Amino acid sequence: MKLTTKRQKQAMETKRKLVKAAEEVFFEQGFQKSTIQQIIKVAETGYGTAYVYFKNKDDFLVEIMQETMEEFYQVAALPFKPSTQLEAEQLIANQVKLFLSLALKNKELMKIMKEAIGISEIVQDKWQTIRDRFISSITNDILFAQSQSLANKELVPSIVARSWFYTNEMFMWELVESDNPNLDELVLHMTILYTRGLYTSV
Amino acid sequence: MKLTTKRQKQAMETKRKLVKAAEEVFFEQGFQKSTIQQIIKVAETGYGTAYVYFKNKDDFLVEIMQETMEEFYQVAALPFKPSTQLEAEQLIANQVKLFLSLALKNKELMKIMKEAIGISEIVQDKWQTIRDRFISSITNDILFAQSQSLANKELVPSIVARSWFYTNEMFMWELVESDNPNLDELVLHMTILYTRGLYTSV
DNA sequence: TTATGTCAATGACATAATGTCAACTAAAAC
DNA sequence: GTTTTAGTTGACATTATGTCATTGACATAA
Repeated sequence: MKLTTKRQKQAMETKRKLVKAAEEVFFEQGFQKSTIQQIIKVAETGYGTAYVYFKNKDDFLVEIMQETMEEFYQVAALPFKPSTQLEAEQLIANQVKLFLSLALKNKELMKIMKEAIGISEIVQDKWQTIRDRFISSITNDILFAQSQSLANKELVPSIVARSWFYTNEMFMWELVESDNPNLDELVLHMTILYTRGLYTSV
Repeated sequence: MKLTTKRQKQAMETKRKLVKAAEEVFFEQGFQKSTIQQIIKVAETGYGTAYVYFKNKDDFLVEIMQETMEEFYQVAALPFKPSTQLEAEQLIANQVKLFLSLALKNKELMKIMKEAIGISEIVQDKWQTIRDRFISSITNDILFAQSQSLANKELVPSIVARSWFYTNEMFMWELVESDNPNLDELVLHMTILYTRGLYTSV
């Protein structure tokens, strides 16, 4: 039961053309400067057509973000069951690297997202959802580490989780703007700081 | 030699009225939704007058930001010469608290700034300047702590400094949106995490 | 095969905001 | 008292958005 009549096929094709065009225009000009006019010109459709498939400019970006968001969710959901401090550090380093690598893989999109987060309510909400997923997952990891007496039990997990994610997020934004990032050095520093702190004796 | 003729006085007064009006409108509606039309209506001036004193909407905000930025610079420039680890932690906790308190004191403005950073190039640059000042100051603090063998010498100061400031910044943005922030709990957690890490034995 | 209904596609239009500028007015200079 | 200057002004050109009545190609049923 494929519900793809010729009509629906054409409609899907039109939408696809619009998404691709939006991507092109956004990546070329940035989110703010892009206009619906430019998008429909590249997509070779009429002006009103854009509004048939998308509520507004934000809506285009949300569509474009969708699949990359899924990938982020997967990284957030990574298992974390270390039995030693060393193992914990390795798992953490691994997850950071995956997170940052994923962002770097989608460099162009991340740049646009960063810009759009400040402009569009919807995009901001979408990013907040990603944040929440990571923070909730990290909170659980900390609770586990505390239960195993690996982590300092006096610290409130949700605060620590936010702190840790915020560091990740900010370095991530820094990376996507950077030209030749030294990923490994960064991952190492973040992990050491997070687990052992700056003032711990060497 | 006061160069305040009646004319110049009136001009200054007009500009002052516009700034105050912009503040009112921004705080009421947010940056994005505010228009020049609304500002000049509150200020009771003509439309063109706004453009005599300000290049555009961003320019209004930059003017409003100015004095608060000075306050941030002062916090960034705070001296840091601890001789023990305990003293270092106290100085750090103190500076964090000052930073966060300053932001909370200017809650409304910070909210507007957060919004505008994503929208306006100029405002973004202004905030980056504040960032750079803090990061450079923190870098020096870390270098000092390392020279005194208080801090782990294997870590690259500029990376640590960025990590530390980013944590501060993100919690700050969180705080200005929060209703009843538990500042002391936050400061304590941040300081412990920064200096001793999560996995350090209790 | 033809007639009828439906829906994707369209662009003109109403609306709203921006930044510019020639004209105006009141103060300063002469 | 007249001229010059500087601050003020709103109309205008421009640019973008989102809506909607209209169109015509395709689906459906007789």
